[in-house]
Amino acid sequence: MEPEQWLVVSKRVSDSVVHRLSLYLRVLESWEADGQRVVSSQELAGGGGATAAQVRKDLSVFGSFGKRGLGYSVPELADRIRSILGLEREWRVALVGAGRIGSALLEHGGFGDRGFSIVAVFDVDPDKVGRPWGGSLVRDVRELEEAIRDEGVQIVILAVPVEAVHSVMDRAIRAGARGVLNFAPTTLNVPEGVVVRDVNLMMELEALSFALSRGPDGE
Amino acid sequence: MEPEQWLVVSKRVSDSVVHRLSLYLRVLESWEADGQRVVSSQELAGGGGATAAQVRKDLSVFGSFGKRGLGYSVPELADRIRSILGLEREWRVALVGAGRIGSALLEHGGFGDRGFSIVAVFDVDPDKVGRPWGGSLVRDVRELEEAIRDEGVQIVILAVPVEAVHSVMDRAIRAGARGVLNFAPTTLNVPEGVVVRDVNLMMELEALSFALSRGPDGE
DNA sequence: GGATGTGAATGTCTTCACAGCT
DNA sequence: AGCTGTGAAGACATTCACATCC
Repeated sequence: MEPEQWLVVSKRVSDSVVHRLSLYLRVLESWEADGQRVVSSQELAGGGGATAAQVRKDLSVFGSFGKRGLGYSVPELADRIRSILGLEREWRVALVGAGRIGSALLEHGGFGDRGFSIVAVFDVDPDKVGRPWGGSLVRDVRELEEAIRDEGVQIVILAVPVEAVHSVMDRAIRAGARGVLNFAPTTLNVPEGVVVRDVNLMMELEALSFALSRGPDGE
Repeated sequence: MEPEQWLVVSKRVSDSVVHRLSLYLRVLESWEADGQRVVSSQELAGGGGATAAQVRKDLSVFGSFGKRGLGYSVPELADRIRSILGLEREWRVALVGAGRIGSALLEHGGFGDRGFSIVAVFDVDPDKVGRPWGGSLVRDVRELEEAIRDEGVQIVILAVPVEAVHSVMDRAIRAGARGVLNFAPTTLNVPEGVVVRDVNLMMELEALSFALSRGPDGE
């Protein structure tokens, strides 16, 4: 037999798979809290909107975590998914724009639990600068680069007006940020190696509008 | 030639297509404001993150709106897309949970412009009930069914704690709502004919975490 | 027996490439 | 010539079904 070689081609993982992993994790954590020890792909699928086969295929991308005939260990699988999603490390996050979106994030809560630490908050408004905000103080956005570097920020949340968002993002990236959560209703162009996720509430409402327009009595 | 019959099978339209239509509309509106009269699929594609062929395929699902050799009329195409998305009518929206998420929505603004009127706001907190909120008064959530019926609400925005969300939604649906924008981190089960969109910020951050973990220096 | 893990089949979405108008 | 509209090809994602192991 010949010696083999592996070139780990780390196959591309689709957004859908990642999205569902998050869902599975949420289900697992609620079952974990209920003291459930074991779960089947069938049961996992019920929680989110997936099928049993899909659960198994999704997980098989990353390895085989179950026992045939038995199912998956709840705590073990939860750990595995957390590890896959990169939730075992701390992510250092900066929020730019200390308006209501930022407050809503805080209210939503559960950030620290998942390893996302908001280590800096910025605003342009002199009235807001210097005020306390979730354990730290609001900084002037002019200090953005410096603070991102000093605090080792990897992810920036952009909750600024659409006119400002691109320049703020560019500055954040130059200072070292590699992940962007964008709330402004515009498409951002980013260099290689930077990841953007958009949250656009108007587009969600438009999707509802579309679906309702063609519904039973719509058309 | 024989007489023909059509059975309009209104083919299923994928979420991706609807999502991109929203993007195209956004691009078109900015070009419209700039006084641009005509646009090519190539140019439209540039604005969002699509290809020219994709733009054409997306539009072809609904008809053919361009002129060969020329391109698309900016105002006409914008109108067509607005019509496809159902944005020419008024949508009556209720917000349940007068917390910071709701305020963030207001701040985000531009609701009325797109035909979404927030006609009722609810909360459980007696301190909030009765207070002014964006032009109306916060109502007690116990009045939910009555108000949804009276106001002809079609869409509810659920910004309530995860424990409460399912029962609130069920009540809203029984009272006649058919679209749901859910901010609670849980998967909702809805009857036939009701449409749900989930907004889950933690899952967006998890997607960033995943992508960054396998990036250039990650793995 | 029971549930996983996975090739194969099916279904859906995207890209290609070119005929057909302007 | 230029750009749309669209079948056909290709890439990708989901579902099926069954061998495999506990």
